[in-house]
Amino acid sequence: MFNYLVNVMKQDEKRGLLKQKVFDAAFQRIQEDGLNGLRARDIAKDAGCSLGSLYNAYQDLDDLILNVNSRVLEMLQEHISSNVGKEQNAEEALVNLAVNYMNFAYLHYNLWTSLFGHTMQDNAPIPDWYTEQTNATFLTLVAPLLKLRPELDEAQAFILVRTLFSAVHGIITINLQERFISIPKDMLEIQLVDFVHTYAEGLKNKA
Amino acid sequence: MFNYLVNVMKQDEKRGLLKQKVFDAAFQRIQEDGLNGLRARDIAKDAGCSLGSLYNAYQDLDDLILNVNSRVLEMLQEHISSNVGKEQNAEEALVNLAVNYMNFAYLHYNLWTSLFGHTMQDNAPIPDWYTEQTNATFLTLVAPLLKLRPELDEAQAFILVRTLFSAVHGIITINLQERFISIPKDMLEIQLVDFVHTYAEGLKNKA
DNA sequence: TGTACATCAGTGAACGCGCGTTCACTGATGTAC
DNA sequence: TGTACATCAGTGAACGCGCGTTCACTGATGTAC
Repeated sequence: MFNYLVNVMKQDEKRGLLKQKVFDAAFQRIQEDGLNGLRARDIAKDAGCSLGSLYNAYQDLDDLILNVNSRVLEMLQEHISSNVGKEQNAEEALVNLAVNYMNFAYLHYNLWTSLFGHTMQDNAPIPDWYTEQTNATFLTLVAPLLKLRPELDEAQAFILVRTLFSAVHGIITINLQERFISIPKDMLEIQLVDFVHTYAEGLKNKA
Repeated sequence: MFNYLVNVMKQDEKRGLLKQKVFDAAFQRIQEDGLNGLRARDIAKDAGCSLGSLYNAYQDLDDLILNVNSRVLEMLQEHISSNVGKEQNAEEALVNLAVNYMNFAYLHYNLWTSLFGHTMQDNAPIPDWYTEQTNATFLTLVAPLLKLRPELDEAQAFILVRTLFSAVHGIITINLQERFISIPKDMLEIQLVDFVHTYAEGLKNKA
């Protein structure tokens, strides 16, 4: 009985180890080649296991990708809130968040686009745990805006933040996509800082 | 000799007719199923010709898609400038452009995303004529901004418009993608109008 | 300790499907005389 | 007008490739006695 338990532990550990190796391989592939460059066979090769084992560790590629994206969301959340303190001036906080967001996009371009470029196959629904995590990440941004416009309730602030960060996201995406004319990073940063300041000023004047 | 010429005309006409039918079929498919739902076999079927004929009319699918997108760009340009007169107040003009843009996105969602979702296969370069057309379309937007900030030169205005419309685009895209929480169209319009006003006010104060 | 047996992670060849593109062939149309 | 011939748009079966997922099998590991 005791032996039995030890054995179970070992099996679980092994399973966990495999999951980890597969995860790491997928993460790195996405980081280097982008979501579109992700192939089950490559992951298996990098993880040093067989193609079949991949499906022991994860249900399918969607499952694996969601797990990677979940990690990326964590990284993003950590990255954007660094050097944004609670004691900070609200407008400066919003500017910093935007600039941090931009830096993350430049630093981890493929990981970042993976967040926005992944769609479930066969129109399968996105699992709740993932949606909840994205919403939670997003809520990080609401606090500074509430400070800027204290008279708003949380729902109103939520919508306003949504607008502001959709805008910031758009500015960065369009530039990085290089579909239209793109400008260098330092110029984009100036534009972005300017943009958030301008908008925040406008918000304050309306308050 | 005369007969020969007549004959050539007829052949050209036929060729033109085929091109037109293929184009229409592709356009409609993209409109209904989106770019991702586009299949060479479906286009041929809808156009009432064989699969091979499709490749008589267009070099490949990329060529065909670019032609459809080119038409969509024309539609977009026409749509966003409707009810935007030269005599108009500059701020109102920017607001109208943004709202028109939003309406186009809602009205022709699949066509609209086709503009942003298409990538050439094998990393082939986008042909110059297409890039030039997108730039030309974009230049439509610069005039109102120059009116708002007459002291800017065209290059500066260009960059500012780029920022503003990337922002507008982002706000609309994120909402339509339904990846995060989305709001209904009328609410989005309010947000958008508010957004452009707020930003334009900020710009004027800086001038 | 030893033996027969059970379990189950691990394997990779094969399945199944999708789909853009090609190419050898056909037949309608026009040409030459 | 008639006949032999040339042209070329049109055809669709077949090619070729990619790739996610499965599944019958293997072999290592653990269990029972």
